[in-house]
Amino acid sequence: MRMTRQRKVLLEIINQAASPLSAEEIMLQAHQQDPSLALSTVYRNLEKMLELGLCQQIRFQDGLARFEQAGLVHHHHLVCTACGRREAVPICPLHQIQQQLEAASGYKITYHEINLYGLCPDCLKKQVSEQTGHP
Amino acid sequence: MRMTRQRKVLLEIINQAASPLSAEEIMLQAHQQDPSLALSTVYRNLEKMLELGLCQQIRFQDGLARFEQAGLVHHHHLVCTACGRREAVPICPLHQIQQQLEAASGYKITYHEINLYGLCPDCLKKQVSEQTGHP
DNA sequence: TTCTAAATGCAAATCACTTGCAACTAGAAA
DNA sequence: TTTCTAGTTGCAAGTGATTTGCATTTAGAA
Repeated sequence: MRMTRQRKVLLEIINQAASPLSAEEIMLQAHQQDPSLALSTVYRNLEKMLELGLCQQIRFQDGLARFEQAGLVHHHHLVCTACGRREAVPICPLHQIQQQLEAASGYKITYHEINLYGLCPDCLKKQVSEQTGHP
Repeated sequence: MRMTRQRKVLLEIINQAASPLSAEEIMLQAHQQDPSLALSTVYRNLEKMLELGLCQQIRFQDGLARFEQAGLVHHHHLVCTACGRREAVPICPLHQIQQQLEAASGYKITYHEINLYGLCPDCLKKQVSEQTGHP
């Protein structure tokens, strides 16, 4: 893979990100360093990085493709349904039962994803104060 | 909800389906009974049915919205990455640790999804026979 | 430095999904 | 039963995300 100016920017953004980013979010961040970087370049590079195992794709309920750095510790995602905040959950309850699932289904399972949805601590607080009237 | 001819057809398809169907798959099946049923009608009704809790939406890696009957036992999905076959998995390892996750994250978790990907028994067999040359 | 395959930016295309609108219809009211 | 009307439909056009074609640029091997 030729290390172009654009690729350096994109790789850095993905590797620094605290949570999965959409192609557009990545482009917006990239524009701070290189305003001419095209959205199609973002998509083409994300595709290549997926092939090379440099990043991973995730989809939450909204159906948007989001991308995060590969090579992180195995984890899953927690999404706040009120503010959209997304964070990693390092706990995985599947490893222990994967063999059991394979035996029961006859599948050879190669990977899995778990997405959890709910209210983050902040939105939870807001919701409570709205109900009681005590901020 | 007015029980139109189209709605009867759509509800029947979703309630009979063995696995989650995309809007287009639903329309194709519906056309066997009513070839004039429009795709926009499918989408509009799926949306209404989601609101009323008559069906559920799921997204796998391809990002397509798929729909299945609501009111089924809590379950997750297993997708064959070779042939696309999708099936329900009635096992859920999350219930036991949901409280633990809530305590660790501070979130109030309302919903979750687990998707497992791998090779189904048939595709597993095919893959083996391709490698050995013995069908 | 030269050369070329790979990569880029731009514009147009595609795909899943949504929306505007005029015509139709379920089902409540007369 | 007929009338009426808000809810629903089909069609066509519109979105928004993602992909593709193409002429131009460029990384990095020779």
